[in-house]
Amino acid sequence: MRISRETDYAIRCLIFMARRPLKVHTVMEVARPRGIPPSFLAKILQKFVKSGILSSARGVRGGFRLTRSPADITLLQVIEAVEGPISLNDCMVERETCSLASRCAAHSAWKEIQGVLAAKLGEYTIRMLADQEEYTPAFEAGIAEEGP
Amino acid sequence: MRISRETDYAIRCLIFMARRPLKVHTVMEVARPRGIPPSFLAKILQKFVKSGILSSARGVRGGFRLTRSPADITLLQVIEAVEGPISLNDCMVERETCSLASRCAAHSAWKEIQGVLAAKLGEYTIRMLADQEEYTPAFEAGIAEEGP
DNA sequence: CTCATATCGGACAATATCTATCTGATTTGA
DNA sequence: TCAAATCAGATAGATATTGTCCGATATGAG
Ligand code: FES
Ligand code: FES
Repeated sequence: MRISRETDYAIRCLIFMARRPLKVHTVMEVARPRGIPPSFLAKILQKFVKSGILSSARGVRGGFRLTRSPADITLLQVIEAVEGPISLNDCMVERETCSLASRCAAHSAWKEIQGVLAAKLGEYTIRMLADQEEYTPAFEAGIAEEGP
Repeated sequence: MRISRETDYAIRCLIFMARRPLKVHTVMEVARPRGIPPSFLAKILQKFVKSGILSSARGVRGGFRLTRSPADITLLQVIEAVEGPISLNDCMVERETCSLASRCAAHSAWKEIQGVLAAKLGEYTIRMLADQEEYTPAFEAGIAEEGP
């Protein structure tokens, strides 16, 4: 009942990138200031590429860039990009894993609760979170670089 | 972002016991019809005793019994009895685990979402779930025993 | 009193998942 | 041609989950 470290990294990363939405970021540029293991972050960014949240370019001036406005990226989308479709119980995705499958009294309850959770996660955008960051000089150091 | 097998077992178990709220159930009497590994269930039941949802008695006519009405046991209470206080992110319990601790933009969002989730879990009672079970003969076989 | 029946408490083993790293391949632009 | 970067996959290490076992303890029946 807890998000993974990976998801936490993923959100931190997007909040960071959202402050320069047009810049092409390399893995290192994001990993260092946010304290994320670079090679782990690389994996996360590739999931974002596959789910369409980021685009990537290889080679010398390559890196990753947001494909849409931070205001259009919700926490739900981020979590599902990283963890796959959210499901509170195994049986939500394949019902057979519950041995009581045919008449489980809890199933519909879980479905409703999951719906409420997903709806709530869909209300929060990366933009909202990025706007909340304090802009202190020390913090700015991490993002004070040239870019488009 | 998913409940554990243990929690799933825990809920199944309470739904089963709720159908004979006054009966003293042994581990085996609950484990078999619900398909829960007996020695694993024993651990779960002990957590319930510690959290006050069940009382226990040792010895010959011993077993476990609900300490209050199924209508007064919520999913939230069950989950917290088994998994401990719910927290969607590590930092919700000890903030220091997030390296950005002092100014994490996501923190307040998680707090709100967690609040919504907890509130929703608090709406569902074991009674509500138990009432939903279908009463078919085959199913009844599992609970057709004498008792108080 | 004795004994079968249960819970209690802890240690323990087997998996599975999560976290992280490394490597070689590929693409790109200077 | 070469350095900079992503891409894809294998793999290792740490941690959490799932499940088992056993000795201790308490209890009521006979
Ligand atoms: S089958 Fe979904 S909760 Fe049991
Ligand atoms: S400190 Fe809580 S989400 Fe980062």
